[in-house]
Amino acid sequence: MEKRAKHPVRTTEKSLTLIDELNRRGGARITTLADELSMGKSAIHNHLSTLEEHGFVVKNGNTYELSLRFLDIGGQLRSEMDVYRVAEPQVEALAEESGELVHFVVEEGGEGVYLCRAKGERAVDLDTYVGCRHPMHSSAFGKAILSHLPDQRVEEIIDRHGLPSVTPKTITSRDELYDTLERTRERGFAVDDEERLEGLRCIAAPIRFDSEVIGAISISAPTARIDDDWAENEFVEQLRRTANVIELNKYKV
Amino acid sequence: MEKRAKHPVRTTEKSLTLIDELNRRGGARITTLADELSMGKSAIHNHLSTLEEHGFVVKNGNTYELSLRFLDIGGQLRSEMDVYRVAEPQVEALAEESGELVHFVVEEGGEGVYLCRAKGERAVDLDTYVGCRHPMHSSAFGKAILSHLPDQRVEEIIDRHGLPSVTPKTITSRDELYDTLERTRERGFAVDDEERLEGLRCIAAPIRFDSEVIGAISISAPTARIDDDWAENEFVEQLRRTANVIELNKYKV
DNA sequence: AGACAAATTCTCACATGGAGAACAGATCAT
DNA sequence: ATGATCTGTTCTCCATGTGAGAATTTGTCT
Repeated sequence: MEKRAKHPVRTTEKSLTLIDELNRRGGARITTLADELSMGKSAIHNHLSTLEEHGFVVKNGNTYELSLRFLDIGGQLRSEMDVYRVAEPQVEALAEESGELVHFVVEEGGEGVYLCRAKGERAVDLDTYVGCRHPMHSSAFGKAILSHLPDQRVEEIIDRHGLPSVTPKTITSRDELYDTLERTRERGFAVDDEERLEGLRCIAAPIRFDSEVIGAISISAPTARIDDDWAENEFVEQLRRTANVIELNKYKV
Repeated sequence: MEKRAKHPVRTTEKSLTLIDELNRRGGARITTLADELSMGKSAIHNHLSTLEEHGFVVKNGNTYELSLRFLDIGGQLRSEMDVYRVAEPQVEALAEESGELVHFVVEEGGEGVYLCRAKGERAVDLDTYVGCRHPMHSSAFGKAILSHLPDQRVEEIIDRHGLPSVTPKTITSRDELYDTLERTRERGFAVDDEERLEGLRCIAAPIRFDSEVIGAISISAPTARIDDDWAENEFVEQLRRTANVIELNKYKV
């Protein structure tokens, strides 16, 4: 999975580095990039012109930026996913019903990727965006998914990404994680008690198809609005129902 | 704008060609790609491994696919655009109010890029997705934007993309286009009468900031639900109001 | 198991990427 | 305006890295 390329194409790597850097900075000029990446100006110019000619980069005056071509490709990938098409309207509905912030997430490369996001009436304002990635172990959706993945996959993911802590409550040991996953499996839903952001609690339910997890939906709300005895929360029932609808509709596709 | 790179980086071009091809096919195996693009298998393997190592490609068994990394980058670009953040809630509201399909679009590289999409109660089911691109001359949003772009920009765009026809009613001559843009400017809104899809009509209003167009919002509905005397349509007023709210809120950012 | 198909690795000749310098174009201060 | 200065673009040539093709490994089907 995380194998290193035996014969990496260095030129391509340079282009990708430039893309990364433009992404990080939200656009930059040639001189800046040359200084930062210690490459020659001409090299950078050649790469950026090539990327521009192919529509991956746009030039505004003297600064180069990544183009919306990325959104095109990404949006196309998403719209071609059956799960997404089935989940999208249900996420909207759940946001309306619960009034909170609802996400639909899938796993890729050991991280969670947000595919939909819908805000209810009193939803909190998180800085998530469609497409953004988040570690699995420090989120409710991540634990919902992990709890139904074979142990070997879970190991791979931990090996690859570690268990970085984001808040004081983040799970940082394998044993603790496996315990939590065990409890998650029993309960059928996962929780995040300020493990990714202080003041925020989340509840998530896995979405399964042919006995494989294909994603998870989650509700996020301020700690004050999610009671201490999680299981009795109305959100749990709403999530369960929504997850179920998605699973059933998925079979019809 | 559409300058050709004087010193294209051929290796990067090969990688980009592979990305295009994977995008077109929605994933492919090495042998297929080698046959299709007449490149050696080892070359393809090297490129794909490199792209995989950097997270732009994922391997499922023997088939390689583009990764959701593209959605990540694209989503980030979008979420960092002030217009988007301001327009998004208004698009939702307009969809609810009108009951139809509402889009928010910006121009990039001479094409329209859909940034938001919201469906009202009885919205038609178009195959647009967030990030998808559409020619400017054969859509209401495109004409709304073109009508406020300097003539020279319009010329550039026509030179670059031509005026391909999509339906029998698509505008295909420069004169006709300029006439329509003139009328669009006078009226303050643009229309599309089955010019991009038979049976579909759209109305669009430009969104301006500091006397520059920065995008457009549009309502799409079946021909039957948009009356022949466009200006008296309730959608026109709704669009005007929404466009205005977006423009005003944009100043606060 | 055996046979077949596909991906992966290896090696080396030669295409090509990029450093550095020269040039052109923009921006700014005087 | 005029020149100074900064930044982007073009040019040239040699060290580098790419990729064809064969060899090997891995995986799949009968």
